[in-house]
Amino acid sequence: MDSLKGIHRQQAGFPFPGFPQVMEKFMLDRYDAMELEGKWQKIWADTDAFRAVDGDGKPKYYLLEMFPYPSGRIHMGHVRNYSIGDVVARFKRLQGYNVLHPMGWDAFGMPAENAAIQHGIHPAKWTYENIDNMRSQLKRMGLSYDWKREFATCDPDYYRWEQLIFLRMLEKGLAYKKKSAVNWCPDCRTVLANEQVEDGCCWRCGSEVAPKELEQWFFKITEYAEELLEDTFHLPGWPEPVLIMQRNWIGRSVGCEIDFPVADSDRKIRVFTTRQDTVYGATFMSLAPEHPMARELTTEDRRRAVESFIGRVARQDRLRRTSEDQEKEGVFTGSFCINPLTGDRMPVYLANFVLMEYGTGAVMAVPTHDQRDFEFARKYDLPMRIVIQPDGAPRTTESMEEAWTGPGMMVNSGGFDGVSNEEAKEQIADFLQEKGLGSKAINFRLRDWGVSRQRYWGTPIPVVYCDSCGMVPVPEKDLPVVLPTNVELTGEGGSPLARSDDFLQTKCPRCGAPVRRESDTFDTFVESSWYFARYASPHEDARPLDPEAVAYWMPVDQYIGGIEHAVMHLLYARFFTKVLNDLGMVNVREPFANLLTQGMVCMETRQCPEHGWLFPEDIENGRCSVCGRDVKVGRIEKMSKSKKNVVDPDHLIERYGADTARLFSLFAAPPEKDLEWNEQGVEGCFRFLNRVWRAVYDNLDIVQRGKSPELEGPARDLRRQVHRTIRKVTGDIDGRFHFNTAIASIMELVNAIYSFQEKDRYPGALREALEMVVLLLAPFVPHISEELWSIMGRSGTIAEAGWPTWDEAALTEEENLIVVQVNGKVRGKISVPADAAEDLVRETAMADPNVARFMEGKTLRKAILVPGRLLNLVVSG
RNA sequence: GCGAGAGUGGCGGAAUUGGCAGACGCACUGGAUUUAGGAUCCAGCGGGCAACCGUGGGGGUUCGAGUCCCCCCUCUCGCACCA
Repeated sequence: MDSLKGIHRQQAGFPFPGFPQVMEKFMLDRYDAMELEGKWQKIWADTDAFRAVDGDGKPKYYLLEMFPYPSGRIHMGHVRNYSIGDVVARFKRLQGYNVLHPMGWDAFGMPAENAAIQHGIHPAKWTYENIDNMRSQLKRMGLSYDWKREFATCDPDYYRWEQLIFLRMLEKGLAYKKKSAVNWCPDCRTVLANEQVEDGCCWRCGSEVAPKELEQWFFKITEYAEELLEDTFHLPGWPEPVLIMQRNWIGRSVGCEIDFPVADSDRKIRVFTTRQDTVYGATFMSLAPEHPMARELTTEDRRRAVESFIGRVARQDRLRRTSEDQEKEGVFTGSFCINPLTGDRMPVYLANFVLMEYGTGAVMAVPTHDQRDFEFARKYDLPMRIVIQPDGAPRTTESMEEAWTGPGMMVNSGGFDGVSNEEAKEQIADFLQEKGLGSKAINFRLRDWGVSRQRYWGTPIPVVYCDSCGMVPVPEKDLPVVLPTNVELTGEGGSPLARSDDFLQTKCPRCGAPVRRESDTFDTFVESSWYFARYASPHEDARPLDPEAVAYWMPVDQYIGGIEHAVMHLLYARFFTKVLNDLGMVNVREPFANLLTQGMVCMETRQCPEHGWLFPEDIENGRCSVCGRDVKVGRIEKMSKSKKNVVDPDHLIERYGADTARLFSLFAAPPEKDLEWNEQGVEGCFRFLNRVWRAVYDNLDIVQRGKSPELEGPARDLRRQVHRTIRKVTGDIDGRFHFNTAIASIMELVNAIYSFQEKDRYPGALREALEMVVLLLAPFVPHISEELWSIMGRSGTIAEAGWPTWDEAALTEEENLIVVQVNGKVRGKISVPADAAEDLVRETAMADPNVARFMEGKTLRKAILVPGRLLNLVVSG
């Protein structure tokens, strides 16, 4: 039987699907990934194997991967993301958790609209077809989702509840309208997203983009700024870099607001500063060109210069104005204000680098201690006054070549001279407050979240505008405000909804008069800010969320996705969770207990001198398949269609099967690092699965003979490695996510099985080893594992077997291998009984001939023993 | 410029607490089997003839450093006039 199997294998085991198989009748034991993967996927679907049931007595575990945008096809980034998630989901399930592992679609957004404009397909049709296609791709990967909870954010059943949440936010004052600038293409007469602006010009028609002020909707995320910041210090399960990025984004700074009286007037200019220690050095004032007092303070003789400056800055788009080393420019208004501490007159300038959105839009300029102010003062020949002197070389305004922004002693600062500037910060803040000249203040870099989009394919904002009642929210009973389907999409002439009379015209819910609907839709980040909670009760049809289900499942225990969402998505989701908590809809204030940010999938780029970037399949033996020229290999970069360094998951799965695709994306790198795709590495993983397959098949009859593992001699050694591997794999998966080392240790165990010499004598040990290999592999490569498990004659599924535990007793060793060092260099290795006393270890070590050679003629000074591992003999002389 | 992360064989990577550097895989080399090998199995595989030398470079702490401390270099990512 055994030898016959061997023959079959040689003739039929040629492991390249697609190559002709000569001897079909002997194919029984071949690893046919396609066939067995289809078989098990059907079994899982038929038995509803991954259904999550609320509150079934087991501890809950909510595992979520960031849901995809339905672009049409999955890419390797998805394969990686969902393979990682599926390992954890399956592992936790085997460990006995009640696992929620859902999937859905982030289905609103511009690509659907672009497809409509370019190909005349309706965004809904395009989106739902893409979803169908991607769903079947994901199913072919064997991912353990509860598909019964699937939804798309463009389903009216989803966005109606988003509209309701919006109404509640409106009531609480968390949603409001204000004027704000958008990118406007005057030729297309439409609003452009930041990514549609290329070099300050419209991506479609190339005309210059100008900012345009529109009334827009905002969410008051700034009201939660303090808590969003504070809670970053209470998220131990998040990667530190992500938390730091969020903190920087929120950008809390502590300082003062100070009023500067305008000379010969009763007006005041309020500034925000974090450097109140430098007030005595403030010699002029800089206002943002948009500052409300800018024109008011302009004297008649300065009017023309000021107007032309304001006009020039206004024409610069935001991207350009807030980028690079933009030349610092300004204009004098003709007015002066008074430094409240020195009483000096300070000229008031407008400056292009002062932003209206930050602080008060006015900056007290201290050229000696702020580099921007320094450059500005030099350019316009403005006065300077040093108020902080560092130790050592005292500076003068004449000799300064740049501002001194470091610490030092206060000078020229009245009563504060002689103290350190750090102390002066406190003292001057208190002083200003006492005198009523200013107050301590905290400022955030974070701005309110602008959610208006002048687009069609998004959630309609449920309000109407009535001539007599003003802005009126759509009543709850009239939700959802459904996107109309009969809308013309041309890409020109503003928002498509704004041109759809059918949609726009309705009656005022308050007075019945004809009114216009809001034509803006939400930023698609709004949908992804609460979808994770919706999965707890995806079919709830009376309210956004079923509080009981949410209380059971939330928070997400483990969230997994790309690092590119470190700030925006994750911050908005945290904000929404706090809002929903305040609205009584969810029970937590933070949505994600643990976060794993996975790296990108990268691949070598290749170029043909004639045909440019080449797909991997356009290359034959290092030459371009079209023209035969040598292919130039470029750097390794993130997979992207534009560089053609992509691998199609479908082809990969067709050729090797889902298990191999999953295994490679888990084995090639730890999840948080970038993964370099490499075809030969994939082959290696495929080879390994074949090796596992044969290890089971070639030993089937022995396995069936084995009962419980034998405990002596080689059996004991094999068993020790089996249980070590169980411990290693468990520890590597659980919390550590080091799937690559977990898989490596299983490979080692398989190698040990191959070199195990006494299979016939110890069938029980062999059987245990093979069974454990299969069980430990189950979260990574579920199809082949289920198949082998059933072949080995075990009753029940792997799910019923559960995750294995290791036997401490099996791990113990009678003998320890001790590394012997002399003066820190390895000179020998000895084997001693596990319970050997230090004296015995030392004697044994010094008896080792090589160790003795290095100790000859020397005096032993010290011996350091690390029990069970190492002995270092320190000698001298 | 600021903030974060990373530099280990030909390559991807391992070393969880300061204790045998290079696990595992790829590539490569040799052998076995074979009509054949792009399959499979076995063996080898950091450098050096050696003593020894080796974790980006230079110092330091320690019995012992890839790991801790200081300085420097390179790369990647994020933010970028934030007062």
